[in-house]
Amino acid sequence: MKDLSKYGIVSALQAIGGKWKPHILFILLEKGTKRFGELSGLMPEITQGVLTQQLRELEKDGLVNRVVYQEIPPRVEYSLSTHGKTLEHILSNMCAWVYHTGNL
Amino acid sequence: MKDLSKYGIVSALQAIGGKWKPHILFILLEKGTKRFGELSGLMPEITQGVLTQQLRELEKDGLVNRVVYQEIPPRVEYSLSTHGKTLEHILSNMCAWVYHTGNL
DNA sequence: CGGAATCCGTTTAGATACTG
DNA sequence: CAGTATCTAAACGGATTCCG
Repeated sequence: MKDLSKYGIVSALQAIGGKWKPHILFILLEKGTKRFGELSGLMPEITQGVLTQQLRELEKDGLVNRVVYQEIPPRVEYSLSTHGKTLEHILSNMCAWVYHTGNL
Repeated sequence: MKDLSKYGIVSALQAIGGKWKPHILFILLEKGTKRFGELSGLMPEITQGVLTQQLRELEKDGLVNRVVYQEIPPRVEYSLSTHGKTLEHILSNMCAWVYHTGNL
């Protein structure tokens, strides 16, 4: 546990710390590639506008891949990038922690 | 990895997910009990107002203990609660992840 | 003096409606 | 279907003020 902690954890949170980002990442980790509508259905609490925005930020940070198929109807698929997959431990730990605490 | 993940991670984020909360928790974990001024000095990026607010929320969620000494000058000490200490793995993993990615 | 409350501007998130 | 547009509400940031 080094003293990069000071800024390390800050910058980690900038990538992960959007209000819904861990949830999005967790779903992509658990269930693999998903299209926009599926994600939206799996997280009905998030409005489309916010979902779009959070996905774009995750894409910008290199954690998710976004693939657009130029079809009618349109199709856009999201998946974890290699980099995003390195978050697996963190995400499952967070999940385990909640389970342990019992606050649902 | 169970399907409580759906809401589990959401509620975890409500407790941990304030913009500065992981940073605060990490410092308290690493360095033990700290008074307000020390925390403020260790995190100069956070304004006092926001720091106060985040600490109060952490207290409300049972993750930190807040002890007020009725003295002149006043003294307020913060420390991780037992519950807060269960976050250790998550926090150090987050730190390790940033180190691994190299994005500072 | 340390810790925090207040006022106010900016940034981020939520709700709803609408379009290529 | 997968967004954008718009508007409102909540969270954050900066400075100042307050109180024991």
